[in-house]
Amino acid sequence: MPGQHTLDETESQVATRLAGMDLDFEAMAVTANLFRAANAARNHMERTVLAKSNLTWTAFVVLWVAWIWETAETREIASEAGVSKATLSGVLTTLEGRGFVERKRGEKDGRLVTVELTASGKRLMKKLFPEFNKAERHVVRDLTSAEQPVAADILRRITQAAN
Amino acid sequence: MPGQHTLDETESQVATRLAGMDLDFEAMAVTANLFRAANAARNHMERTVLAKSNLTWTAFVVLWVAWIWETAETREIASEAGVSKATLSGVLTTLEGRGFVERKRGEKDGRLVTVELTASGKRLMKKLFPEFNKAERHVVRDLTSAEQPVAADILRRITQAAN
DNA sequence: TCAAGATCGTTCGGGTCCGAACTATCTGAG
DNA sequence: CTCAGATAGTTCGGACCCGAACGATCTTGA
Repeated sequence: MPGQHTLDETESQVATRLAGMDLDFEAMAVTANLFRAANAARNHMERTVLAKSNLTWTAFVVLWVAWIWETAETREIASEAGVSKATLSGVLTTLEGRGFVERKRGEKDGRLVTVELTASGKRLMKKLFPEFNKAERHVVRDLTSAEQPVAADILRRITQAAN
Repeated sequence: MPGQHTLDETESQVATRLAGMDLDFEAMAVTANLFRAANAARNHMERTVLAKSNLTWTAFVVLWVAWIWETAETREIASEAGVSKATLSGVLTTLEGRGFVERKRGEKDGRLVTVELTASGKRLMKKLFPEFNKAERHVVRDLTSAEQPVAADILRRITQAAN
């Protein structure tokens, strides 16, 4: 495979190229691998689980949040899904068009919009989520059962530090 | 802050809502926090470092790869940056328009295109990368120096398992 | 030698993605 | 009671994002 670098080659090239600069290479390695891992995992999920239902990653996450919370307000979903409210607005329009969710204007507070899965949306998640979880299990399969809680904890602390 | 859930509330709601289903909750916690952490870190970098140079995340990563490898082929950059070649093509057009990179058609192999930073692109990276690294240090500041290599290693193994 | 196949980067269509500006609604200090 | 400010969701413009289709180029096996 010409033109492909292994992870080791890349990290060694980084070390050489940036030698002498006053940098925190440990921190660099953590974040670089954080983005690589998230990206690889996301691509894996999209290909193996989401593609067959013609769902994008974000659309699935939005469905997931609404599913977990039974009914959720727009700003909650945006925050949990990690997208802006502008993005969510478009995604919800797509999902509403496909009949997976319903928007309802808040009765008490006329500014709010709550989102609820339709019967079709619930059926989809009930079928899809176990498959998604299998893929989750797949990407962490090389971590021992002792390492997994450690990993989750470390990632939680990174999340907090970045906010 | 009405309508905001803490991380704990979310994880507990997940446990309640999905109780009884045959799922791997440990794996779920790892991947959920993986995406949360990557997202939070990325948003933090974009706001604190990239926004002032009017650079998107992907544009910065592309510049970074080309910078590290001095000169790189398109497919390498796409692979390292974690985007499709279709996406990269557009990003390169943007970066070329702003004068940060140059495309050169391969001389030996006429199908290839190599990418090189212009003087302006190199200046930008030389200024920006140390600031970026400070932000990297910031997001891992709650990890001990013993934990950081552990985190990098765990993330590397997740990356490998997802490929 | 020379076509069949592989490989490369671009283009295209449709779906995110975001900040800023906007409309609608609610709140509260006076 | 009122209207200035806060807050919610949508719209808009421009950039990213991908799979599929495409044209150009290289490779290779009969």
